[in-house]
Amino acid sequence: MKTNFSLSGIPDFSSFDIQKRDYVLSIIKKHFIAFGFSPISTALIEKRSNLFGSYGEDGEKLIFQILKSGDYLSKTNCDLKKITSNELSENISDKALRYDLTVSFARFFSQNQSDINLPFRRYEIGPVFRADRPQKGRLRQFTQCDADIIGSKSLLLEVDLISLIDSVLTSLKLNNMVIKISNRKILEGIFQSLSINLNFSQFSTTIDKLDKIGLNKVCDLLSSHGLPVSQVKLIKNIFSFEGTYQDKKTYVLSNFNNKNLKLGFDEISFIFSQIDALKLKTHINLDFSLARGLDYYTGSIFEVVSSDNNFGSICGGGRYDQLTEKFNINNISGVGMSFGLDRLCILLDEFNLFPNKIAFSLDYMFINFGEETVSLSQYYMQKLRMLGASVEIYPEAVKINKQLSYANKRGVKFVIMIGEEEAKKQQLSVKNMIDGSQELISFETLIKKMEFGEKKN
RNA sequence: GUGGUUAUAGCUCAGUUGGUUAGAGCAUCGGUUUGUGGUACCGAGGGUCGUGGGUUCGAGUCCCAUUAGCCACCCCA
Repeated sequence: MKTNFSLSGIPDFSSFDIQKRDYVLSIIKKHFIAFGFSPISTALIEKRSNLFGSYGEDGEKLIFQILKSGDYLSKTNCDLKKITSNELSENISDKALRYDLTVSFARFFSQNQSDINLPFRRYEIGPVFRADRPQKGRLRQFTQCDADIIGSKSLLLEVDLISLIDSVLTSLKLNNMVIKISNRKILEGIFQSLSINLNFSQFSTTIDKLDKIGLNKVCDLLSSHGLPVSQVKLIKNIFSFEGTYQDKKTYVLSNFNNKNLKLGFDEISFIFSQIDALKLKTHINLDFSLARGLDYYTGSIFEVVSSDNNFGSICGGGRYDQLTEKFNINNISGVGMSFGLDRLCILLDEFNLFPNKIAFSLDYMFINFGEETVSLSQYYMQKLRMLGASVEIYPEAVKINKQLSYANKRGVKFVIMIGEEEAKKQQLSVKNMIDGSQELISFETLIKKMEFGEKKN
């Protein structure tokens, strides 16, 4: 009996869920529009080759691939026993479910370049897919809300995005959030000055573990990969450095002489000086340990986490300089961010931040008294619907207490009864389901009351 | 992909060292009430205990396998 017919991590949504999601979406969209972003919509399925090579090794493992139709295996020459799964999938798959909205946007841009006026601000909200193992706050299908600006290197855009994040979070009443900011160039600069047997991507994921396993263990990991003792000490000092931003900056720069590093700090300095003037409500934190796994980021990176919840970030983003090169367009820089709708909803639920009025309800329900009077009810129902009310009639002439009990659970505001007596008198019995009061009135009186009620709201 | 953990009614869970016919609450349906919901009371239906095998006179309980869920890691929204 205990068969699970659904796929875990691929969610269904009840009407209650949908209303909560719509609430969050309406706020996000409102701010996206206020910041000048226009909506686009891109395909859920991409060419496999568009996706591979953009996310890094770990990312690629999480791409859902779609088999070619037909018996493609027989058309390849591969020996199944000698080939890796990866090599096989290249041969029998040519499509994949999109992994994020950013790569699709880059493709969209390359195909519609002539119609696009740079710098271009677009937003897109839609599902993306990752072949991950699901757990709390982690789904295989989830909804991202992206806002990206493409075609300008100005750091004012970073500032704008941070300000956008702040206004969405503030609107949702999410306090206790931290926007973490860093710059790939800083971590890259530090990396370039070290002598260690790791590539940059491995180095940054090691550093990224800092808040989970602690500084000492990170340093142990680094020295196990050949980092000399003197440099381990330096790393330790940088990441445990307490002090103002200026102090941090001069400390790091005095220890490393590196072009990239300076550039990264210049960018961060500019962004922070501009943000100061905006007086944002959300806490903003410069965090060198923020690495982010996606390979395509080249400059600023940011991430939003809840300070008292640890199921991962609810928003992430950064600047990418080479993303459109895959689609034959060079020298286009973009910067963007993405909210995770599903995770936002979990947070709002946990902090009880959804407005109370979210509840599925109905304005009027007609009691069904059988063939004699049901057509009269139908007639009035139609009229009420034309006036904009949500109305239904109970489809079967069952006992009245069953019908009322249904109306009660359904959240009906008023129940209307037209039986023999009402039909004779040409009036309706209207029962208020909240206070239980009931009155016998004409349809005209009902409409007047209805208009009055709407004005009051 | 790696590790841990759980699986009993539609849902949430009891079920003793292995021992009669596997229980409760909620939900559903019926009744008290065939023109009056929420509350109350009474009653009913619903389970081959995830699946397959084993140990035993006897398995929901012990062992093995398998599947699925959950959690953590990796990584991410």
